[in-house]
Amino acid sequence: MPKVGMEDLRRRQLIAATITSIHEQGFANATISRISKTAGLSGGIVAHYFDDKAGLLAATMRSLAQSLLAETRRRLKAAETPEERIDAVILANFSDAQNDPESVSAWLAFWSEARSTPALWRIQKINERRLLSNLKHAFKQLLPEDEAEIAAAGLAAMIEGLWLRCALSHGPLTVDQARMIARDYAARLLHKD
Amino acid sequence: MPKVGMEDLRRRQLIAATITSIHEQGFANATISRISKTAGLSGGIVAHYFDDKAGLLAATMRSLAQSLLAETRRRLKAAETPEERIDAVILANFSDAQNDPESVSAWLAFWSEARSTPALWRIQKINERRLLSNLKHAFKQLLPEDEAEIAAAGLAAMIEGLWLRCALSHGPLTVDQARMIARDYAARLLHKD
DNA sequence: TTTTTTTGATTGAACGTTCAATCAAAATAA
DNA sequence: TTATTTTGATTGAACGTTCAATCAAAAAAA
Repeated sequence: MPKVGMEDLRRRQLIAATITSIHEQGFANATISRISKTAGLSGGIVAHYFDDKAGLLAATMRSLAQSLLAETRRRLKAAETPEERIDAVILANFSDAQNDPESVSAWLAFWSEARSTPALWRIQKINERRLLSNLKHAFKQLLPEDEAEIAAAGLAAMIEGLWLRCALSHGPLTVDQARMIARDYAARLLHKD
Repeated sequence: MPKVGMEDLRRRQLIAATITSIHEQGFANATISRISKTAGLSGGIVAHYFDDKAGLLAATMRSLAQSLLAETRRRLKAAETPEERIDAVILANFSDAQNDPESVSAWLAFWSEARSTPALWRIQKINERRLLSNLKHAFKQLLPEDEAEIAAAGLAAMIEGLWLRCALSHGPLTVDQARMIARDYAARLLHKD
């Protein structure tokens, strides 16, 4: 038999190389040949582990989503009050792991690509729903139903907008500032009017 | 002598067809042949009016930015107080012209593409700076300097985040709601703490 | 006519996919 | 243990497709 445990390793390598390639050369230039060269492997290996390029891209997006989900779960587990749950969602979205420049570039590319690729669209929808549902649930314990809906939508948009700015700003906006702005908005949402 | 006024007409047709193609088939599938067919013209025409595909894409992004700029200027002109100026920026960004699904799809694609295409990156940076500077200027007349900086960055992120949600949500979030959320956030930013 | 616009065919490069061949490690048997 | 068999891992090249760019020639206007 061949070396055991190769599959997990190779899949991880290729997914990492995909993210790096998208970040460094753009989505359009992230070809199989460049991705596999970045991973130090041959082009043919992609078909072996992911069937085709579409499979590799979907796996990469799923991996990004999975990482965000894991971070969110970890922080939600430690939260006890609704306020803490809201803060946990914010901090998960702006944790260092989710906000390295490579991941943010890849997220942006997938957001764009998902609009015309059903397989990616599904991943995007699941992710979006999860973020919104986490926030809604917490806000509903602190605000009237209709206000809570709006607060959740607003904070979700704020989080993604700050991600976008981090991806598109090259400097001006740091993750620290983004985190602070999101927390400040959440606090304002909970103030009495 | 040539037909008069052809250049403007053709450029507009091709730019419109580019936006439509990106929306309907995705950025990767927006090929010269498909774009020109959508415009009812032949493929060779692109080289005649835009040199090459990159020129057409840059012109399309510039056209989108120009439209947003014009809308913003129009509304800022009518604003008299700083509060009205902030509201004018919000309403300009969520006017019907800026928020038809085709334009939002195209914006998203260009945001992603700009990261690895210097010509598009420049357009993006100019746009970003203009939004931020409009907001900063108004907030500085209403808040202390450091708070104003943060308020402007926050509202700018909120606006782009809401755009993103409109592009990625297919339904749940309407432009009306987005406008309301942005205005509500601006109001909260101006409340005394 | 002269000039510009417009077409549609052509070209060469780059892409994703496929696959036969090779290789290394594990399993098996003695 | 040692020798043999089995299996999946991996490569690199060939294939057909698609694309952007180019260009010669046709069409249209002045």
